[in-house]
Amino acid sequence: MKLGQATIKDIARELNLSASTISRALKDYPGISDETKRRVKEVAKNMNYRPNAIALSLRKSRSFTIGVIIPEVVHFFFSTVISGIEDIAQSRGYNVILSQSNEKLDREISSIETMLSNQIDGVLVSYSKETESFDHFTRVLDQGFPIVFFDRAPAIPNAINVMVADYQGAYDATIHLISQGYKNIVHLSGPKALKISIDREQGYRDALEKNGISVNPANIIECPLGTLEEGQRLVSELFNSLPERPDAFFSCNDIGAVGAMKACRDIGLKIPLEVGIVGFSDWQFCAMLDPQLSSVSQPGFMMGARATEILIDIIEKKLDVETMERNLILETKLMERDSSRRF
Amino acid sequence: MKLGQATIKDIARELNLSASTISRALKDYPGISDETKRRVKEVAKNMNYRPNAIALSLRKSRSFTIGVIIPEVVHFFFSTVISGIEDIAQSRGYNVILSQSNEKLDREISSIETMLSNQIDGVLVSYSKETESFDHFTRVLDQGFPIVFFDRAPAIPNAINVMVADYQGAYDATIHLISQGYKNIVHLSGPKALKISIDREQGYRDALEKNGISVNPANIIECPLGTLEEGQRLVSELFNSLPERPDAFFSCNDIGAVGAMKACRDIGLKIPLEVGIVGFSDWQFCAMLDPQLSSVSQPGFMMGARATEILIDIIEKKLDVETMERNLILETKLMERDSSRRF
DNA sequence: TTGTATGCGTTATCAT
DNA sequence: ATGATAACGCATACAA
Repeated sequence: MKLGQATIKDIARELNLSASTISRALKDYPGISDETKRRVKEVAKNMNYRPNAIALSLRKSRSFTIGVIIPEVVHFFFSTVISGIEDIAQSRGYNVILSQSNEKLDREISSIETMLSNQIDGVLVSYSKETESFDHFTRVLDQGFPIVFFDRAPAIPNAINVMVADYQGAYDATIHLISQGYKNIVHLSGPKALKISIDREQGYRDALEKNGISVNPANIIECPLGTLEEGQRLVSELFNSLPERPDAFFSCNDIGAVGAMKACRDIGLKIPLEVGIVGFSDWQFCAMLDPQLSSVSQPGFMMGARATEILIDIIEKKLDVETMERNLILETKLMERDSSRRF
Repeated sequence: MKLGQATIKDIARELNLSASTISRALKDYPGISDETKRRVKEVAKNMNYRPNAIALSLRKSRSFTIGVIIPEVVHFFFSTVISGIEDIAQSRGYNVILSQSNEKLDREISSIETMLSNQIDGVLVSYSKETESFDHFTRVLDQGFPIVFFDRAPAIPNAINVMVADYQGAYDATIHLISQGYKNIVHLSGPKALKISIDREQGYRDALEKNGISVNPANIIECPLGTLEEGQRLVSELFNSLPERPDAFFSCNDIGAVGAMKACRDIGLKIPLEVGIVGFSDWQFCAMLDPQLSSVSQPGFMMGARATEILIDIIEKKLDVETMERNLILETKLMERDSSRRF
């Protein structure tokens, strides 16, 4: 019993053949006698031979591994995306190497460095909230290294992005609130550093204006943290400060919506009768709340899957980076539930 | 501008030195003149040199990569574990390669095969619900390959497991319900194939018996799916069929607890006044529900972190597999919230 | 202080 | 039909 894995050489020694013959026999190359193939495969099996992917990578300068850099794993939406990534990668014979930035720029940078060191074939990135300069990405992009961004699209010309229709989703949500007769709709917005926050806010604005409602700046509340407590606190403060009491909230995320829900309940407002609430992302728990929370559903799995398909197609040159469509926008779907349905 | 990455040879050529000198200079070996070191590092930087981790792996037969095989990524508890894994791995200089089995045995088997091919240094496993034979694990364990199991501990002698105190958590939850004066406590149990289900059920049983309450087999309802709908349906049926109406539910997972909550509400029962409910896992949404759901909190991040530390310690021979403690059990914590607090 | 040779596991190329 | 050799990028034992 030798320690470590059996190699081609071990098989060669066992059968008094050369390593090249073993290699060829194992891959059913023509010009190897059937008898030899049979014997080689038999011995390989007995020795529990397993090809060394590292050696292969070195030789081919290809690792069949893609990297994923993501802000957080413990996040319903992102974990869904990862699932989609992993699914496609696995079915196309690629490994997935995962790194979370925890929303930190320096971890993002060191992650991409390690991954490049590890000769990954391409990388999927959703950058951190701290990231404002994209040099660490352009540098590697300029070397012709494949990167596909998802969810958060950077300000890089020619970057390849897979996003959800944040604008449209926010627009739909706001229109829905208007159509339910809510008059004074507040938007809980996200960190301004993220394009998704800006797009969602714009969808909200346009929906109001399209309906002849002028946008009141005091009705847009930025929630940089995105926590429940923050949402609850900000909405409570709003109730005390705003002259005209809001009768609806469109939050850029579900957690904030729950915060708003609690704040409303704290002062005895009935949902959806007196206040309407809509979130964004359609996290699992939306349907568990009472009343069930309306939310804009984002196709996370699909996003991961499509981004991965695109990345691998680029790696395998089935897609031409020069001529391809560089922005893929996936549709959202408004899940109308009890928290915003009066009729 | 050459395509591909600069290598040690490129630097050597540039400086008219040998590759070995470059290698040594970059690693600050003694016996290289400071001047040479300086020049080498300068050129390395200019050429954007990045060591090829694949070549290193091949040479050292070590990849500094650990594999993670997990049933599902889109799962609050598991995603928390992954986060802990990733955190420690990153801080100790290891990559994480991720594969989800989707609770399928064949994917689990093929995942471990690919990972071994990729020369990972060790693997963290939470096996699938389908897995009943553990041959695919014992085979590699017997070769001396490091595996640490987490959450779901297999029936393998000498396996190294990191688990939560399922028995104790369930026991605590049940005692809590009893102490709140609930008399007829039903247990929604999990798939019998998982040890965690059995342990939780046993905790429930023992808590009752310790308090002189005999266990009514009709009060233990198996929920193999673990979905909200399943929980809701089974509890509704229970209300119609059981002679004596249950006044409390201890569910082996939070989703089932929400199902029970809905079923109670459907027939107008007040929580916690008329019915008490406790879940297991303390998912994020527990605190968002109304009433807030009591639940047994599992230290997911800690589990991932500890399992990874143990694995890496084994890999780096800081722990001796022969003599080490093979079972690490992490404590749970009962989060008492409104759904079960009458006093 | 630096260079040469060798090998990690595999395969493509060029023999035989 | 099979074998010998070189190469992928790097580190190290041994030479000089």
